[in-house]
Amino acid sequence: MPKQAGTAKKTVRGSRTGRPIMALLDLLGRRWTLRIMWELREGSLTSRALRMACDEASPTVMQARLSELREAGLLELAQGDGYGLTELGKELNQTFIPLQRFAERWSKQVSS
Amino acid sequence: MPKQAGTAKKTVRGSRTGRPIMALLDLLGRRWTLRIMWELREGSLTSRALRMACDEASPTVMQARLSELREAGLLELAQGDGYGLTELGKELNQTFIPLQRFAERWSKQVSS
DNA sequence: GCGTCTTGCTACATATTATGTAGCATATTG
DNA sequence: CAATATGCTACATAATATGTAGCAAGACGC
Repeated sequence: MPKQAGTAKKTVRGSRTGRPIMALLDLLGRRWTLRIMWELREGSLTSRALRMACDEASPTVMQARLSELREAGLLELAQGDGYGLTELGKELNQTFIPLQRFAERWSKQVSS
Repeated sequence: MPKQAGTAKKTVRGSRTGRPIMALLDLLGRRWTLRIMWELREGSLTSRALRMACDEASPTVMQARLSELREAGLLELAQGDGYGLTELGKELNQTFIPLQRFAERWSKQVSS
């Protein structure tokens, strides 16, 4: 029972339904996006410092992600201060705080 | 030679530091991974039902993600029941619950 | 037995996306 | 004037995803 198979895909990737959660999951599911948000959790970084923090991700994709996140209102570029989270971005990052603790438990259970 | 998707991967991408959070962020940052976890929040789905739920993602990458998530101990395949979250997977999904509410606020602020 | 479902999963050619290296224009410092 | 750092881009190569097709194994009714 396929629903809407073959319909247009001109909306945000991964969000044919238009439900915001789908658009958000898709945005966060692109390479380096979650990592970027994470690395900015304690303060702003210049684009190059951010690249270094993200295992030397290529500048091409890094700029793409930064533009996307800026357009999404989660990041902003302050002159002389580099990239930092907006209030909305900080709010989103709050939801990821439990992730670190989970990651610790997860790595122990998986490696066994 | 492209790396075989879905096969064992001893060094997790994006985690040179070995910090679990980096491995987790990288795993969740692959295409369709977050979406898969999300779509299974209310119960198990067969691989094909899951593909339909995920905007008809290609079976190739879907199987790759399912294998990765199984290897990560977040998903399991139950005979006759399809794919479902493990206890660990359910635990992880708990941390994403606030995301839906955030997504609603986010979409309103961004569209303006 | 047969045929028709559905399941998880794979092959393969094509399209999309990321990498790595180099470089640009602008600004700031000495 | 260098010398340095910023944000950002070009471009060829490598890695990933897509879309279509199909496989083998079960379960169902006949």
